[in-house]
Amino acid sequence: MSEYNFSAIEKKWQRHWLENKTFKTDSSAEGEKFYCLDMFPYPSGAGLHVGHPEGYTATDILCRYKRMKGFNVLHPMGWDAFGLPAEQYAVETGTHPAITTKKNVDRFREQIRALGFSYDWDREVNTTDPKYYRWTQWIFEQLYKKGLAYVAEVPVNWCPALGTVLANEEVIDGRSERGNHPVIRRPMRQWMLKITEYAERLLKDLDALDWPEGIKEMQRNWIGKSTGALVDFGVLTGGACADEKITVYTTRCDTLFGATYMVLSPEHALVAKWLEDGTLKNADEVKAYQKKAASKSDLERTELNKEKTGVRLDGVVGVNPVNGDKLPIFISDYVLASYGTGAIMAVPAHDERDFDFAKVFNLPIYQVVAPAGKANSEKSDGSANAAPSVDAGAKASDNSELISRVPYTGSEAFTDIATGVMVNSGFLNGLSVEAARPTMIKWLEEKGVGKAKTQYKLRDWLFSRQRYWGEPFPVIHWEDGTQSLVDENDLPLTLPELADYKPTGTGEPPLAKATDWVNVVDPKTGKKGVRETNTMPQWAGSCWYYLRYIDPANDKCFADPGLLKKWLPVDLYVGGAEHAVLHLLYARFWHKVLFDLGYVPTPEPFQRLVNQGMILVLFDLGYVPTPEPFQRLVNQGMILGMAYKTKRGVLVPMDKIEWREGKPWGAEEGGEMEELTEFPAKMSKSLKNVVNPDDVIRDYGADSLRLYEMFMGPLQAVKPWSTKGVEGVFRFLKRANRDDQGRGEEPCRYGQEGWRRPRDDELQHRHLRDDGVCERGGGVREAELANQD
RNA sequence: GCCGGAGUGGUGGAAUGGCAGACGCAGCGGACUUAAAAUCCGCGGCCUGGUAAUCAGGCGUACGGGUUCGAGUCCCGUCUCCGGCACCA
Repeated sequence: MSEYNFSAIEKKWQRHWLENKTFKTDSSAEGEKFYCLDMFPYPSGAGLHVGHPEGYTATDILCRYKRMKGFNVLHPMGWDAFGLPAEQYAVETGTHPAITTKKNVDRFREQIRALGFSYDWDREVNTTDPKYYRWTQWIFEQLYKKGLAYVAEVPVNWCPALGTVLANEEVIDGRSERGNHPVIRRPMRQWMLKITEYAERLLKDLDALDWPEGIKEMQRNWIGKSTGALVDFGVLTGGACADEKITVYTTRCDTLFGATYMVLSPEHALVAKWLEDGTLKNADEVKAYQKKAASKSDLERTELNKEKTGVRLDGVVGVNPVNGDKLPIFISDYVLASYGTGAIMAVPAHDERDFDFAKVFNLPIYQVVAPAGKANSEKSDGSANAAPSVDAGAKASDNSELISRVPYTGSEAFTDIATGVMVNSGFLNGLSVEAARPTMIKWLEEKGVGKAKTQYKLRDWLFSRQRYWGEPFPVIHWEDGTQSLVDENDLPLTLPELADYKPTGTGEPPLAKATDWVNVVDPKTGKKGVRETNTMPQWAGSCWYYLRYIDPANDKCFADPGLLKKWLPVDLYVGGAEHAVLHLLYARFWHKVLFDLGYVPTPEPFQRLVNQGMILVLFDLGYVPTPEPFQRLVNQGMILGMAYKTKRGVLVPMDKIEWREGKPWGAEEGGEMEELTEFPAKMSKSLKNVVNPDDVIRDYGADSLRLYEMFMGPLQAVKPWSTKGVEGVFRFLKRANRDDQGRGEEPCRYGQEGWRRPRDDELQHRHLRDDGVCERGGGVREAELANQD
């Protein structure tokens, strides 16, 4: 019988590969090295979904191809197994996260093996294994010793529902990325990593990487470099010159002559000082505003975007260093404490935000930049422009006739820096915006009231979590106020067993309950101390796992330097674009630190990166009562799969649909049959419409699944899942298999008895198949094309 | 608003500047079958004319221009969609 018994074929070979370690990588083997990395999965309780095998299949095909071409291929797999879901599950069910994690890992391993990938299973890593996180802790100690890890009392994103703080990157529109819970700002004691110290290199080194332009651009935006100037403004309190000055950061120092007021962030240190020493006459009003701003979540702050709010500081006045103008000072939450100096000069004529604020508070708006060609005609005094020069500017008081305060009458701020020409700005008049900036900076530096300054949006990385299921910090706080690291030889510092790992709700980590573990006594001096009870975030383990694959069993160091030299950098890294700024930026940061310390031979970890897209799916399971989100999906053009609903918008599961003349018919529960409307749906757990690879493998085999995944379209694109498409591929494999089996006859090779010339239709199929093997598989081919020199 | 990517049949998608629509799905016609399923063969951008079928002509890669012997592909402009960022001074 020539039936395509995929199950027997696949099981046979998978067992063979496993038993013979067919895909074991020998680092000393001949051949040019090729390190091909998949983003390792978080082993969730839901098991693998059809999105996982997509990237894995693409890399797997490439790896097999490379092996056949004689490359020595490193192709490993592992588990990113610390993290919130296992712990949430533990809290809900009382099952220890270690047990849940082991169960999930076992299931994931089994599922991935059933797909027949050519991983070297001897290199499997697990971030929750003490033998692994020993080195995560060790790397943290190197960061600490290099001065890149510190504790700070900082306003953090506190999520009451999760009972932990989150990194800025994990908060989206004021809600937690995981679970979509509200997040508020609250000052807390936290571990921070000085990623800002690497901002410039993280930015610059992007240029040489072979990554999708979009990802690189996202990282550039996240790092957010800007060049501008710090400018010192004088301060008058009660009409007298005060000791203080206000330093502002601006990228538009060319518009300094147009400043009409100043704004401090509500958290600015000077505001607190003035409140304390009684300088402010409207202290109650100011305090009330500070309180309001502090209690606002980020979401509320952004929602209030449209309407600017603020309070004038009564009793203090700023002094513009270029023209001596006295400027009112406000506090407003549109100025962020955490960026620049937390203070700005406001030039409402040439900045949209300042313009909006000035309109609300009825402040003057003066023009200092005009569209090209209009610079002369719009001068209010009609006098010709004197030739501007720095010398003239140096005597600002002498050329005051060139500094006129001309009200700006436009309906919105004029911000065109490409064509703008300076007006009403003394020594800058007639210059382009571009030319005015260095001129102004030079003037500021000569006067000692300012200097050029580069700023980054990137903040230090908030590295601690108030949770149980993560790497403990190898740090002890002693009773005398000192702090020390756990000796490297005593690592790993293992997680204590805990009966109760619920969040405390107060922000104190669950580890504080493990009193035996927390309290330590120095055996030499008898000094008492307590262990750090925060744990590391999930990103820690994934920051360096690609290094451990290279030498996974080493217990002397995280990986042998010689082997690192042989295998780094990763030649191809495939994974979801959702990690564009989180994992990929953090991993690059750690890698650069290790590079600086001489532990890794390359400044960048991942030379080539390909992002797989998302897989959309037919809505074919479950019942969701609200159709609105789906309708929006339609409007957004994500029409790639079909789901079915009645006229009232009630969804009808696929198995309840009757097909009448090619049209879908169904009924609401207890309702009448009617023709249904089809519309698309995105695959998600909450919709209960996730396609399970196990089912696909059971019905069609791993080869069908893999071939279909490659056949759906470009790896990078968002694609629809279609079970019909799998069937098409399955038939194709059946035909191919039957051809090889001699179409219902026993396999028979050329020259053997019984051989006959294949009929034309058989040849056609065979050619078709070979053509398919060579030509198709969009993602692989793209990866491969990118790979051919 | 800013940045990045993409628009090709009913549908998922192919095409170093050189026959647009490979291959799959859905569809239609046929073979096999008592029948159905499965399987196999064939057809298939749109319009017009003709037709059992073959065929002939025209229009076609979001829209408007351009470069070229030749454009889905390159250039300029417009629109739409997707993704990311967004009070960052």
